[in-house]
Amino acid sequence: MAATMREVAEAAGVSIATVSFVVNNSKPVAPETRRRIEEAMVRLQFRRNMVGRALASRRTRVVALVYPAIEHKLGASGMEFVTSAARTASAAGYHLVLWPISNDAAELTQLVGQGLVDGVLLMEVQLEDARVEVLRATRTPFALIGRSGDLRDLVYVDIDFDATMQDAVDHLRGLGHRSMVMVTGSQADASFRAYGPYVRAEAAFRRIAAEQGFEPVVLECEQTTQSGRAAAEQILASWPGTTAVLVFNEFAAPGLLSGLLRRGVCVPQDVSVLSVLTSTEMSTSVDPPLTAFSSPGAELGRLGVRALLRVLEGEAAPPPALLPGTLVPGSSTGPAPGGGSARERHA
Amino acid sequence: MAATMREVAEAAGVSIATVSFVVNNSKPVAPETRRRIEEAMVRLQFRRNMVGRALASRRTRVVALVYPAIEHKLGASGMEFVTSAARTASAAGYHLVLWPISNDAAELTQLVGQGLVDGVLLMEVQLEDARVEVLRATRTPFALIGRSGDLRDLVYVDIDFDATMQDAVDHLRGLGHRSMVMVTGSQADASFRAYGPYVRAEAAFRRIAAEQGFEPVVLECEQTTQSGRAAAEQILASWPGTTAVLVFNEFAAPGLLSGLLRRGVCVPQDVSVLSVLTSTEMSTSVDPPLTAFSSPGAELGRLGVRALLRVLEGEAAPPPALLPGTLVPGSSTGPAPGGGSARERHA
DNA sequence: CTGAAAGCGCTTACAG
DNA sequence: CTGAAAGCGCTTACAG
Repeated sequence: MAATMREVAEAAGVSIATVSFVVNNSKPVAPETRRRIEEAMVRLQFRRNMVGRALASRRTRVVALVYPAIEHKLGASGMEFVTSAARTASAAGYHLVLWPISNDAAELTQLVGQGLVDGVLLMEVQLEDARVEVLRATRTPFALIGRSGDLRDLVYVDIDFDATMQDAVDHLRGLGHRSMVMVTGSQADASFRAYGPYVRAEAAFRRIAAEQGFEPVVLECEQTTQSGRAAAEQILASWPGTTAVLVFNEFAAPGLLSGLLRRGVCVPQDVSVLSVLTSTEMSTSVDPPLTAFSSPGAELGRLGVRALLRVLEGEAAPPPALLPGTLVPGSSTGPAPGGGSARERHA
Repeated sequence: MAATMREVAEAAGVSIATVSFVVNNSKPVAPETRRRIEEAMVRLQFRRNMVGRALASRRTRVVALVYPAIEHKLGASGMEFVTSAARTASAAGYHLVLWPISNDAAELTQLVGQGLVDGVLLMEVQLEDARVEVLRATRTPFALIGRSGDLRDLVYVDIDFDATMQDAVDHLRGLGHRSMVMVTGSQADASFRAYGPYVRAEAAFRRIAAEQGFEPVVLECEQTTQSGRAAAEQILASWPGTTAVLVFNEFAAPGLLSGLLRRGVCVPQDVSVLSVLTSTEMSTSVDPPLTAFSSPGAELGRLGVRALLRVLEGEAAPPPALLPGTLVPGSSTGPAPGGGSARERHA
């Protein structure tokens, strides 16, 4: 169906090298010659074959998105992330393949060995990650979404947990809440042990609490509605004076909210709930809609691919990008009860 | 790094053809020769290069998943679907690339012209779909997730809307509800006009209503919480006797529920809400958790890829598969008010 | 500015 | 059972 370069060359009465030069615009070609070639390309419906090009140039222009197959919930914004990554690749003339694989090194080794991809975008990085070692050992160019423990020579983009947590705490402090409880994800699960986001968000919270002089209470909880509800119970039982809860656990947040409401606690009149790094779908599906800092999913996908492509093109590795979440107003946060707001801020 | 076939051949003292025969197990090879070759492959860490293979065999073993970039919400189960598709492809030795593209023909034409993929899995098919025409014209093997209007010679898998709606209605009838209101997605949006799922689900509902002798009330509503809430208002205002609502609109369902609750309507005591083709994340995030028929996302991805691969392998096109949703019990449905349940069923 | 030629890493008739 | 050779569709020094 589609014509080859050879056919175009014959039709235009030139060598295939010259056709290649105009297709890639890689060498000067006489105007008249170029015209003949372009005419032939259009007439014969020439489309450059990526496989031939890949073999000859040793660059496939395909990159892989590697993530854990047992998707512990990429969150509701998973598709948004992935789509944004694919479109960014596409705009640069690349393709994105999906490699949802186990966390161990064997499968990744096998896949990169096939020579299909020029580079890898690695997600859900653990602090010690066998996959990073595979990529290093095989000299596969790669970039990370997230960060491992050892950042030497790593190209990555990640969420700015410090900034996001700071913004979140500030939001609640601004409403007059003097202290707050943080609900985070469970690290009991082996695959979440030392899961970067939880570790970093909690560390940020503790640091900020120390700076602002309140006692940091941190509650771990699984990523389910049920666990969120249990967390609500525990907060009411163990820290009855709580006026604000900061949740970094998208799938527990709805349960936390309904757990409070079921106990007759009014949100936000009695207790404010602020959800951090949550999809808009989740925030708006509950009642009252959650005030939240939305996850910069699409932006991470875009920047992650961009960073990887820059490595592939041999340009200077881009500096690590850290993106904060963006406040999406809802109805689950409000002034601290007791009119403490104004007093607190001027104290 | 990775050895080539030529290097293996030299190390084993054979021709590269023979190496190819053992790698592909495509021709008989003497045991002793095979042993030498296998030893050399292991020693030199041979990994067959997919690009060379693709060029020579004219099969890339890459397939594309094509879906609308303006993702009108593949739903919360989007990642699950996509991951399942990628893993199914992987298990068969294929790779899955993501092509989130506009709905028009130009971009798809350009992409298939690159010769990167052996076939295409097409999603969100419209009743008249320019993309199907592109695939036909370019003789690109393809399979559909969903169905276009004209099914001649089409390989597809889809949700079984008839069976799912029947199950849903039966569930509510079994609880004593004599009639019900259906809330569906908005078809006002141009890109959703004649959107297969809405058309088919509504048709099934009307047919069943006629069979069972109740008046089918159908309400269109946008895919947002807000619209769901408005739908609740409208139901209470226009059809105050309603005891059961059947929602086929994942992102409106939470709003419908909270809209009822806000009006003091108890769910399920006063009104039952049954959500059809919804992700579990959504169903469980609201309070009360929704009784729902879950979307067979992962299964669709698996069967869709399988169907496409069968076409690629030149096997008989598999018969169209239609999958129903599965009932996931929640707390949003219950007996019809007025103790009608038992009476109704024996009447 | 253009072309002849080698080569990217494989597969596959064809011959023996 | 094995090998020599052509070829898949391109790119890229090299020469002129």
